[in-house]
Amino acid sequence: MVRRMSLTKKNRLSGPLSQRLQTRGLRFTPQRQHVYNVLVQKRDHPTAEEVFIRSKREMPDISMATVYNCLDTLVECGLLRQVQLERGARRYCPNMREHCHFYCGECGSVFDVALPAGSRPVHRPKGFRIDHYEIAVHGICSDCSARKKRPKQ
Amino acid sequence: MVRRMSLTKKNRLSGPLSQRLQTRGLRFTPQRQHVYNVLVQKRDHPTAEEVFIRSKREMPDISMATVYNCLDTLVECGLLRQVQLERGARRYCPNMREHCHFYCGECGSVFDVALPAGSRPVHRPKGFRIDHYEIAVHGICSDCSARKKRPKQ
DNA sequence: TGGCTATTTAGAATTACTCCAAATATTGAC
DNA sequence: GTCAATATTTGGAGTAATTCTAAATAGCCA
Repeated sequence: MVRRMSLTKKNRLSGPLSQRLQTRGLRFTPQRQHVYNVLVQKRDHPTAEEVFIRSKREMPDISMATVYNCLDTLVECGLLRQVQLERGARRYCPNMREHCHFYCGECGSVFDVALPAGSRPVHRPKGFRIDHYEIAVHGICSDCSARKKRPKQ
Repeated sequence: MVRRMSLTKKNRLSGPLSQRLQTRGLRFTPQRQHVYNVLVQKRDHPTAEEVFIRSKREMPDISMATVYNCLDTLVECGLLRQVQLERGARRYCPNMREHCHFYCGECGSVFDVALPAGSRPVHRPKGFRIDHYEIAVHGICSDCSARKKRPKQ
């Protein structure tokens, strides 16, 4: 009990999550920490379903509803971004730097792509307030591209 | 019967739709023509649901399934673009020139925004094939912006 | 005009959440 | 440390937006 308490305290004080939660009046929970760990360990673009599957490996009793709740909270805390590249499941991205996404229409994988620094991609119409951009590049990734060109030779 | 035939023929030969269909081995149908008309008459960004409602005004027996089918076909023919600005219903855009979309998070309306001519927004990673870009700008439109600032004074 | 086959149609099925209310856990005060 | 207040988790029901299916209908070429 004492050991458990001190571990919890340690978690609360370390890492970006606990501080983000605290400033928003949200509580630290092992589920939130674990879902966040899952996202930063493998920095790809999983759907909620995929996050659920990965989370269950170390925390088998976590529920799908909790995964959705945690992901929402992490987005609210500015630790994750949602990305919607096609209709279908929403994806989550732990890279919070400015960047855009390449979506492979062949295998469905997603890659982060850097934006040319300081570029302002569009003209802002008068009176409009811009919150954020979302740039998606659709195409075929190098692996699929090579595979399609020539299976042999 | 002869009259009907000649009207059909006339439709088949005029407009961009019939030719696009023909080159793809697809058939001309009044439903496809009508759904296309609905999209070009009011050049906004309706959902399938909205297209269904508008289509029914002149063609009350058209079904939702047919609206989905027609929209898919029109996209395939290069006469419409699908746009996915948030999770939820897909939208359809009859503007086939290069442009991007401004999405108002307040009222949900969508505006076409011109891209600076000749701009290449992102660097293409080696071996990747680019099919098309999708640039969405999220923010608040001028009407909502003005309304929020000061209801009075 | 006929026949082959694409298209339309209503309704069932599916996907990806979103909502709900009861059980449980966290946190600040003592 | 213990308690009370309330945030969070959980399983399951509910919902929105398609997507699928199979029978009826309609284009189109010979």
